[in-house]
Amino acid sequence: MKTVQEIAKNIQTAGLKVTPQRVAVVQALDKLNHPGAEDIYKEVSHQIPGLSPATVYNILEALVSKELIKKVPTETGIMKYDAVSEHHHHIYCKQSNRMDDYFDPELDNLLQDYFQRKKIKGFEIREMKLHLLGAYRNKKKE
Amino acid sequence: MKTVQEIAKNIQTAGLKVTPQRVAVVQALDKLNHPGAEDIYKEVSHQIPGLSPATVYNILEALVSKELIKKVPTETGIMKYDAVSEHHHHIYCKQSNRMDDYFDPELDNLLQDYFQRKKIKGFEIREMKLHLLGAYRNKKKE
DNA sequence: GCTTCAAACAATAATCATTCTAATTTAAAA
DNA sequence: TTTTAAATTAGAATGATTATTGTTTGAAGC
Repeated sequence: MKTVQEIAKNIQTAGLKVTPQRVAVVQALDKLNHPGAEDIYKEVSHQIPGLSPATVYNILEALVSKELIKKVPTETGIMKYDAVSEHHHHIYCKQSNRMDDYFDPELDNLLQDYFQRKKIKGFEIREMKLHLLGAYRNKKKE
Repeated sequence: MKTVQEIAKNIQTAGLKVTPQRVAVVQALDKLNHPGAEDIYKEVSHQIPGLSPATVYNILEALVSKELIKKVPTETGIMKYDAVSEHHHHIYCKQSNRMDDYFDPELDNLLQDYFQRKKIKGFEIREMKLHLLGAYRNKKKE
């Protein structure tokens, strides 16, 4: 869990002004699991009455463009946001519509090596994202 | 390129009625590269005047539910459709917004083996889709 | 601490892909 | 040919997202 100071620092370092709305949005992102803009709006509205949904979208777009967070397209067409900006993969359960981050350096090496060997003609790979679709065996708590 | 007969057969075998609209939509899917519903509507309207956009959405949904085609969420949030229903991965160029299918049984085996060894606790993998993000080196023609 | 001003925010209208509704038409089984 | 559930159509409705415009504010410089 990031502190307010850390969050403010990150925002500032990215060249953005530190506002209560932005700090609160990052806190919500940190707290919620792959929330949509709507989820974030609901969460942050409590702290910041009078918050505009448009502001949430603006903030998210700003954070994405500065690569502080990631925007993730989903099966439903609604965009979700990911507090983690470092490279990782995703686990996705279609039934529950739940998404989880999946970090795996060993897998990354495997893929790196594989595509070092096996080039794709005319295409330069910049990033490899694996989507693991399936189902949770046991209940998972939020 | 599938024949009308083949397409009709596929539609019928899936338990759907064979209509001119459906055949034309499948033909368009076959011809275009990962089109959106809008693209398909524009293409098919020529052949079938009076076609309704809603019909295109209905047909696509029906084909997806029968697993004759695939629905692919994209970075922009608009859904694209894939004539290929067999398992495969995707190459995606952010600049041109172009998407291509990527078949690689060797990679599939590699991933299968890897996750046979390395289980993810509490999650049962049903499908693994790799997204290769990057850029085309040379112009690619449609 | 005060001024300044570009950046950020709020309110609200607009957009646009997609879904829904209700009436009509049609594929195909009997 | 008749029948009927399924498919199509037109158009309204939805809902996430974006655009617009006026107001407010963070923070840099005095």
